[in-house]
Amino acid sequence: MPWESGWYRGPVGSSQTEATEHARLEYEMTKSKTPPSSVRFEKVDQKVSFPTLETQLQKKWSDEKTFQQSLKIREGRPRFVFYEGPPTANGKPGTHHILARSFKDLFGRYKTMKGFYVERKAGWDTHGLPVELEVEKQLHISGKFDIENEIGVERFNKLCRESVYRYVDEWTAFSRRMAFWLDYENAYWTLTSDYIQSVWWALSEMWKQGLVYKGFRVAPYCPRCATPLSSHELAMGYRDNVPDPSIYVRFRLKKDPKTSILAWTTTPWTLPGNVALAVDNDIDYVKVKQGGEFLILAEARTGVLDGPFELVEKMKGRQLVDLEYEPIYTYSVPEKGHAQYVVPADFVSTDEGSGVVHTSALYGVDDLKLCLSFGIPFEHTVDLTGHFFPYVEKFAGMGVKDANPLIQHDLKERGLLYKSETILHTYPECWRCSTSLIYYALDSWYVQTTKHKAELLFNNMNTNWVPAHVKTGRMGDWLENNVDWAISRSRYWGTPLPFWVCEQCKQQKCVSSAAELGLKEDFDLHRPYIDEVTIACENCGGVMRRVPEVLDCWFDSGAMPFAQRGHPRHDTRLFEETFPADFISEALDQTRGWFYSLLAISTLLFKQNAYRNVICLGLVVDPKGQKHSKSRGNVLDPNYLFDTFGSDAVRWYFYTAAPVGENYRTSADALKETVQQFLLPLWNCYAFHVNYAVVDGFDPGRPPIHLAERPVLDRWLLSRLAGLVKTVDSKLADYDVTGAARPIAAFVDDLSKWYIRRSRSCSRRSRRS
RNA sequence: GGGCCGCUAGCUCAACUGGCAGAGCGCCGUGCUGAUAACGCGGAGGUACGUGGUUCGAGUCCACGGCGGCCCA
Repeated sequence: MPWESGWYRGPVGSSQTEATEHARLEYEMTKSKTPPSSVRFEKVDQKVSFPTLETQLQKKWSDEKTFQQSLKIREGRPRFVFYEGPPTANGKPGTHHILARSFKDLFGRYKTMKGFYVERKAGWDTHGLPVELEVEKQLHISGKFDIENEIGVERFNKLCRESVYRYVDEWTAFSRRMAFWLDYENAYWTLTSDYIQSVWWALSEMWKQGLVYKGFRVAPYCPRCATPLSSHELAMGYRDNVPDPSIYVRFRLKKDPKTSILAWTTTPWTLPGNVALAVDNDIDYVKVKQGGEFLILAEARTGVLDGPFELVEKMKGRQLVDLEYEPIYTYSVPEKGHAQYVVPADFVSTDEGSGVVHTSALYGVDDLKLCLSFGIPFEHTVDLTGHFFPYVEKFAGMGVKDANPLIQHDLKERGLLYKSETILHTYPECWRCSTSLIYYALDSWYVQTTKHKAELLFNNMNTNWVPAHVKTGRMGDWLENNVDWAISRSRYWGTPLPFWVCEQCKQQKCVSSAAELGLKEDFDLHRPYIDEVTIACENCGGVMRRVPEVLDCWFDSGAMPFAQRGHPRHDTRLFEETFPADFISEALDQTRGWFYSLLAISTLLFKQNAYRNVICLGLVVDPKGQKHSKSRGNVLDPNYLFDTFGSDAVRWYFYTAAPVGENYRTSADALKETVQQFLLPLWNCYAFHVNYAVVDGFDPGRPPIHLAERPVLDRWLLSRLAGLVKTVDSKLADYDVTGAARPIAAFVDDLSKWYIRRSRSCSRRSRRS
């Protein structure tokens, strides 16, 4: 039978086919079903503590290996493939982590009940900056210098590894307490050699396709720590009212030295790196006469001019494009290539400055993008410690901030400085050392995802998003604006980039396994050990050394469909059986994270998305709609909720409280209501039932009483139940959790307030008679 | 600055394709106590964020604006 041998690959969104498949399965299951052994009911106390009940039940699950058994008896059945998005093994789990894990668990159990074999492999994201920062904090150190010189990379990475193991233990306990059935014994860890080599393989496949290249990436950079900052770190250190120079500089036209374009900057130190001036095509510009000179600037910005002026000419920005000007410095342009002329850009505004933006390719995100798009050549004028290179003769060796006044002085002497002021603005500083950050282009390795943008969009369109608007909205929009993936990080604790470069001939090579390097299987592939491994250049026989960077850990987690199997070195069959996933679920902040990295890697390597159905959840927020944060003091401790209300209450709350995709305004009161309105009535229905089941010696294995012989109240309830089962099943098949859960709550209400209430008197009567 | 989502009773949320604005909690009154952290009955509580438009008819569709959240720049 086809559904026994293969693994199920239904067309996406075709619930009809899936339903047929379900029907077949149910039939199969029924055939093998043995009559239930006689169940003995035991009286339960109406006074119940759900937390206590849960921990007892969880012990039973653990003793009887219930989860493992549920898998074992379905071995060989069609798979329903679930991928666990690995939580970063760093920091304690919070209430918001219960949300996605509740949804993941729900579908694992549902599909298992439908007869599928639902393997649920746990996973841990173990690399990355958060882990490093945690260790830095532990050691009371900060930044590259400390790591490399005080602690040493070897010891530092060892501590990162230990930190990760500690947190994983905590996460496992948490997940078990919330009753998330997951295979913790066979979890995948992104730090193992098998995993790393799978990731290397993925990179080498992209390398073969010519998609990996080295370029520049402009990032906020601390010249003292010699390290770029992530956006997360950036947010930690903005300071208000930072004074900075605000200067207007004359750029004299080549064809007419009496006429200057007036450009504005707040970073004079970037002027030696000037390669272009940017204007907006559609903004109005004017040429004005002032004294003996002519100046060009935006019409809306003539207010910045000192003293009276005479309007000479009006023009659009596009008329200025291509005008060449006399370089104010000549250090930044290589001999070949065309630079130092006016280009159009879409980021120019007339809110401040002169409406003309001085552009230095390597010290601004927009600048670099602009120069690359026009093919303008450039060269660094500032080194990694924030000092000018020797060939920037006038300012050689000077720190950039110290050079600011000297550059202004130099321009003034040469008659190029039109005006100089000081402004106060909000400016980022290093959260470690309070040094003012600079924007600086660093070497960075990229994967050219833009080459496959159309396929990314196509594969996304063929994915079932819940809620549906995410597909074309948040995710589709993000993909439309796709830029190449900057995959390298100048850090320590991560998958080392498997790129080796020849010292002599600069030949590059991407390695795809440890064996290729002549390393044994037990070799630790992390830094610093891997940094020592050199290979002979096939081109010139020289020595090839690894590039120093590690990999963006989003790449790690995005590689999990095959890396969790050690593909292609191990278990290629298992990988093929479990790709792509039928279902994944995370919160909506993963659009740029895991949802994207899975899609991008799978599209590049396998021409399809790694998941067919995805539930994209909202965030857990406080009753005011504010995100939980330590500083606000509105964090809900998950253990408090578990101990007070139980994990069922929390999970049920998430299934019913808000439509999928919306935020959850969560509070202890809301959970109390869940217990009172749903769990307690349900429990008491059960207690009521057991009460009489014991007295009557009720045996569910006994043939049921025929429907026609039942009282009308029974028939009503059974009808309600049949309708409920149908609704819940079809809603869950559509991944509509709220639509499935709310009718259950309504049913329990009917069961308790109508059926049992009306039946009480009957039960009592029948006992008496 | 851009994208997406949301805004309905004090709170949390409903209302199939446009067709008489609802539930639970809370509040007030009242009844019951072999119904549980109860339950029954009655009640108060609404400028549907604002403005304009489409329509016989708009909470629902369109435009502009406001507020909140997330993401990007």
